[in-house]
Amino acid sequence: MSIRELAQHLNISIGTVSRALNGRSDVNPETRKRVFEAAAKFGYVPNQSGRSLRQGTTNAIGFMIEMNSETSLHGDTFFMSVFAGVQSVFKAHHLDLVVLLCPFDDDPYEHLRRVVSRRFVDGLFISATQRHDQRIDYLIEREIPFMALGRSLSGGSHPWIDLDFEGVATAAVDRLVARGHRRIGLVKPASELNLGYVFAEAYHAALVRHGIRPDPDLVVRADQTSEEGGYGAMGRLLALDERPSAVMLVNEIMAIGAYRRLHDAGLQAGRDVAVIGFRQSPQARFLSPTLTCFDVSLFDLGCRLATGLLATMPAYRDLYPVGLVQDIWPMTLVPGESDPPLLV
Amino acid sequence: MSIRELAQHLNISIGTVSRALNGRSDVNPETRKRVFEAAAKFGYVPNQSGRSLRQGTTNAIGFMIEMNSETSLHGDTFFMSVFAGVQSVFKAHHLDLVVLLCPFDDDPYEHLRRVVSRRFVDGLFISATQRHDQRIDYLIEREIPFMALGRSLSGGSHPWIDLDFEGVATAAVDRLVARGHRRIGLVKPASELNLGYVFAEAYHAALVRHGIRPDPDLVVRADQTSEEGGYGAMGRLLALDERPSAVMLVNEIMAIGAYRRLHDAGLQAGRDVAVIGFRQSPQARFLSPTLTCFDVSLFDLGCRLATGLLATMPAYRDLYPVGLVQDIWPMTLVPGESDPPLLV
DNA sequence: AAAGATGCCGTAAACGTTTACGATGACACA
DNA sequence: TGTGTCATCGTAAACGTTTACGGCATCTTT
Repeated sequence: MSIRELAQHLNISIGTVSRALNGRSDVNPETRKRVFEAAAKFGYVPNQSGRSLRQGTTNAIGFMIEMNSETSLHGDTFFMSVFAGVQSVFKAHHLDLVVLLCPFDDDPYEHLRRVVSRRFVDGLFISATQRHDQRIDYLIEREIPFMALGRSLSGGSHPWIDLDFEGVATAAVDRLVARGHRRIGLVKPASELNLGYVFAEAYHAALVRHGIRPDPDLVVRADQTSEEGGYGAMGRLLALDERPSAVMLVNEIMAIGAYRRLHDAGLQAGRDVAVIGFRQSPQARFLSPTLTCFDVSLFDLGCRLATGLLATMPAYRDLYPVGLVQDIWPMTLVPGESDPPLLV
Repeated sequence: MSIRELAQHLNISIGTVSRALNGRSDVNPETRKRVFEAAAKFGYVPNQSGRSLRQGTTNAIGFMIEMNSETSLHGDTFFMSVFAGVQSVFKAHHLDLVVLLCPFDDDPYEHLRRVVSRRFVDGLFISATQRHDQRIDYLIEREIPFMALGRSLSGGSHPWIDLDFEGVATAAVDRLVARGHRRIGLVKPASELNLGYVFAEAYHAALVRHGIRPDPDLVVRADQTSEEGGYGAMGRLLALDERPSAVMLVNEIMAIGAYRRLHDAGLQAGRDVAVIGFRQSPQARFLSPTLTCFDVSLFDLGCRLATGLLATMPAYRDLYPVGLVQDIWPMTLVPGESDPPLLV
């Protein structure tokens, strides 16, 4: 059922049908009514390809996420909540959110170029930003509206929202120091994710502020951002001559492996070694003893991501006068049993 | 950069450029080479809207998942693994998998109709099939290639793959009976999901086979398929005059709530009441005592879903001569500590 | 009543492709 | 030379929309 057939049934021109359906003002209310009724009757919905071709817009926004080993193996509980928030904003504008999975053996940059060049979407969210991220330079050059989940050194004035890793790292160090710890280990994530750097720098600064000399040996990098990675990293920390009394983990999945590594060494998290995880997650929620970590309101984050993106798109800019969004998203401490005061 | 500009740079017609890029035979190898080089140089990629409009195909396959309260609240670890499998098959055919999230306050049927009518995708996966599912009838009527994850009474000869709920229910009852249990409760999921019925019927049949008279009071339906739902359902089972010695849960998330409900009643899973969950999941993986449940190879399932769908699409049918896929997907028991033999 | 404004609608071009069809030239063969 | 075949390429239509433009009534104003 095309617009042509619909127009023939109504004995009017296709131009009028199109104007009626698109809410143009120069159409008789009576005929508009007839058009809508006929469209409903025949189940007519405009062909998106034709419409896109004509007006150069697809009414779809992509959210690109990478299926790295972490995501594909453990599944991902993070994005679903964010998507819900994004959609709650898009709903009002008849924008569709489509999730674009970058296969784990594909180059994210190449994948992005393909999607953009094919003009599949009007705008994009990208996540897992690297410290230097080709994708951002590319999107800016091509003038594609986008919003980055995560900071980066690349690009300049593009919109982004990043979780408050700095605040989290600082709060974690402060809390551990207040509880008597002075040898505090840090496990960084495996990849070149920007968050690893932000986290490490804040950790370093907090230690210095407390008059503690940072020990490079206490900062280890996980082989992979996974349970196994946490297991291995904790193992290396335990092997130090002078092992830490507390360990901070930049990924909560790794906490599971860390717990297990401690257990295998005859130690126990929260008794022999204090542990602080990062983001509260369903998977780490049932660890025993409960993990001290940080909570983030993912639905609200999704809403803010959406409005921040729309604010950069000419067609929606006036509806969202929020300016350039470059937010640090706050997280709140969820105290657990895994980091009690140090017994002397 | 359109095909027209590219053709002008090369001083040849746009028809020849198109034929060259699409691998037609009637084009000089020399000019084909020139075309490819120029395309690479200028970064030309065909506009998808124009191509779709002309040949009525989008090279995109949709996977529709619903953001019900379960998915959006707890995140979803299930689909990511399936997607990875699907993509591994699609990759060879330059098909893009796009995930279509149905907002939780939208009617899935209406959402599906919109996506299909807009011709956004060439084919579809649908999941969370209902016992009677309007969507299936609609897709068959519109002759849209699709594959259902989950059985349904609707439709007839469409392709589907369903997890082996019947086998799981049977195995669970057999195992519990072998361990001395005779009063076995069942917690069904909240919604009208078809799996709930399949599960319950197999449970019923297995009891009868063992000479146990099924007690309707022992089958309860959760208010919601969630931790809270499991909490409430377990509560109702415990309130029975003669409470069950074992409980089967059709959803592993509910196991978490069930554990907690037992704990609140001064009981313990695996000691006072045996518990068997359904699908192994990262979220329920760290319950203590460990939950007896069933494992499923989700990546392989994704591969099979993809080939099953392609087999119904004319353009790919000859590549995948697998006939009509209607599979029961096997699951394997993962023994845990939650269902020890009954002490008499 | 003439002139201008307004409401409503039809016409046709344009978006970027693919592809059926025909044209051209080269070549082989009788 | 005339005829047929083949390789290669150009032409133009078609896909389904949206929208600028112009035209025709009808209404308002002087």
